[in-house]
Amino acid sequence: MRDVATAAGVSLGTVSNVLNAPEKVASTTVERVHAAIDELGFVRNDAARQLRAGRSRSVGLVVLDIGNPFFTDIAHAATGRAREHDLTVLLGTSGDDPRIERAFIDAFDEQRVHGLLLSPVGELPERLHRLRRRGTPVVLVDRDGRGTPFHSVAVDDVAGATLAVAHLCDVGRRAIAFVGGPSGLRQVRDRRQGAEEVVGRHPGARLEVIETPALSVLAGRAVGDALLRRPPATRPDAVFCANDLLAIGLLQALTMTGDLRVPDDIALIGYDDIEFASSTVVPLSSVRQPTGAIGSAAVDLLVETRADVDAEEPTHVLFTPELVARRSTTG
Amino acid sequence: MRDVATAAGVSLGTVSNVLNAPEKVASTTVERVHAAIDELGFVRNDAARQLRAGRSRSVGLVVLDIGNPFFTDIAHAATGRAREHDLTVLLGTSGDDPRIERAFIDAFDEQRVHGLLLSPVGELPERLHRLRRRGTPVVLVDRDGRGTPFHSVAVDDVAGATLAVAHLCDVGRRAIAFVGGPSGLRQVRDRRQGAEEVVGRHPGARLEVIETPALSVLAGRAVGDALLRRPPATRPDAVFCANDLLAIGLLQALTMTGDLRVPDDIALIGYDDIEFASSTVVPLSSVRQPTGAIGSAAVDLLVETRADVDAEEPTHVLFTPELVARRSTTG
DNA sequence: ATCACGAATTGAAACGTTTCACAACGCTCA
DNA sequence: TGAGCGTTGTGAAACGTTTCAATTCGTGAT
Repeated sequence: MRDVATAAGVSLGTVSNVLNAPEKVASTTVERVHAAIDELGFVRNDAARQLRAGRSRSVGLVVLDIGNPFFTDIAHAATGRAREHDLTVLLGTSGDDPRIERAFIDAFDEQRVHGLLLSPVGELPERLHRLRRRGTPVVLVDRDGRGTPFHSVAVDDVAGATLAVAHLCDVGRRAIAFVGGPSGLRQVRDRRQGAEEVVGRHPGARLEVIETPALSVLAGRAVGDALLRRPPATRPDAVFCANDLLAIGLLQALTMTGDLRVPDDIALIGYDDIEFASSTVVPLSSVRQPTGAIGSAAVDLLVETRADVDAEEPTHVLFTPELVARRSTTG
Repeated sequence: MRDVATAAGVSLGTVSNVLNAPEKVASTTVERVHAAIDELGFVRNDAARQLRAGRSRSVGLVVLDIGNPFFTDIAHAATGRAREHDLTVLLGTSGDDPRIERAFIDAFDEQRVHGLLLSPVGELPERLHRLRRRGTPVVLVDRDGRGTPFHSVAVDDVAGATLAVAHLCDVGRRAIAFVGGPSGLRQVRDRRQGAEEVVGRHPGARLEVIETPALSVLAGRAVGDALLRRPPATRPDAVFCANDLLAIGLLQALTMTGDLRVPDDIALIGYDDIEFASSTVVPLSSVRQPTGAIGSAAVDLLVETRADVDAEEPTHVLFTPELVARRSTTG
């Protein structure tokens, strides 16, 4: 910057003003400085800016698995919203490993990030509290933060399941099966709970729970094969799967033989509305999570958090998912 | 850091030494300083370190689309390899937009990144040369860099297609169809070229080219439907799809009616080996790109680039993909 | 008792910005 | 003529590290 100042025949402070508050500088000077910048190929040093500013213009985002479209979409939306605030999103994947999660938190702390968005692996690590105490806003993503001092943005899985099963009832089904597992996963438990609530409210409706070892296509196919072997009278007339992969596997098993038609004999609905859901042989109904809204809301929460740090009660945003009805339930 | 020094009763320089070269400091002192650090909750300021060091410990990675598993895998591998060098990967998605690409390059430049990994949208922007001239190593990813002053890591799509079609010939097929498009895409052209080369070498083999408007499941299904309507004698006995999505659509169309069996009547092979390829009704043969190796190699190239900057001839790494034979070709 | 030496520690400069109190200048107005 | 004002521009301090030459100290050799 000093070189630019010399080349333009002005002082260092003026160059800084041209960069940060050009309206305070005479237009002829501005031009001269810009000319010098171009000629010298000057590029600001962000480290020095940050050092001076005390915090960076970046926000850290640590997700469980960047390969998961759910998080990819959140990251994408967060990046866009951050850009509106002239912030950059730094992305980290913990891959379900608490040590990697901690390493990222530490790294972001050292970088004095503007704020931290975290989809936590398990227990909230102590360093998170330290961050907050030092004035860095923290927002939990995809985790209900009630009971913690942190803001949070999450999705109501119980409500999502309610939507799905109510839809099955609406199209006249009563013998409903819930397929999902392992039940150690919160998502699986919540979605099952939502299903149970709806069935409880519908006189004549019954819920059968089929637990799977994983949320995968293959697990779904196994369930489908099992259903095919059962006497027709004992089969459900609708299946709600805890995610789309299961539903796809089920659909494969059912359509492969052609003995059972979807949705005529069995209606099928999944969860997550992955991209592939609309491209299956029978387009799959599903429940879509508002990933974009989650990412944007998280960034907003972060930006709105003023220096009031402790004064402030944390805000908890809980989104409700959206039903996407396709042929697998509506015919 | 000054506070830590005071608390531990040592000088500022000693604290720095404890952090960066503990072997040069008496062990009792080291302990005392660490105690002070813990007590005060001291966290290094990365901006100051970078300012002093002149460059950051981050490398920038700009990909076309982080939602694409190909790039997700590359990013993942690059992150891991970078960690071995005590570097952090900053991820950006250009989304095929040259302006966003430029914005990321500028941002990374301001951050004085250690190096830049770029999967370029189109023409290489001028700022890329500026970066290199100032000593920041640049590595092109998924783009052959011959003819440019930049290192590059890419995959040989022609060779991949060769593998696929040679495999089809090996299992006895001769009437082969290539399905892919639009042919404006380099990948599509290269894969078609590879197919043509193999067929040209195989006496008796013939290649039919079926152009599609997109590389999607739906486009594949349309091709499948068209094949079903053709008189059996005129149908190919093997299809090589330019990517897995096309192959999945084709498979859906063929298996839905049950008139044509895969692989008995038509063998089918895709490209990319996406996760879903192994979970289709008939597991899909495919060509796997060594995404992990690409990410690692790119980081290695970056790290190995010494200050020799201009002296150095750029290195070009070209990986050969790998055949993944599943039931859709082998029965 | 002196010296040389290595190990441990110190102190200050430097990195490249931003910020802010202040100076310089040209006006207008009394 | 000079006071007062607004507009431009200046210069130095400060941000928190790392680095390196210089200093101190204890030890063994002479």
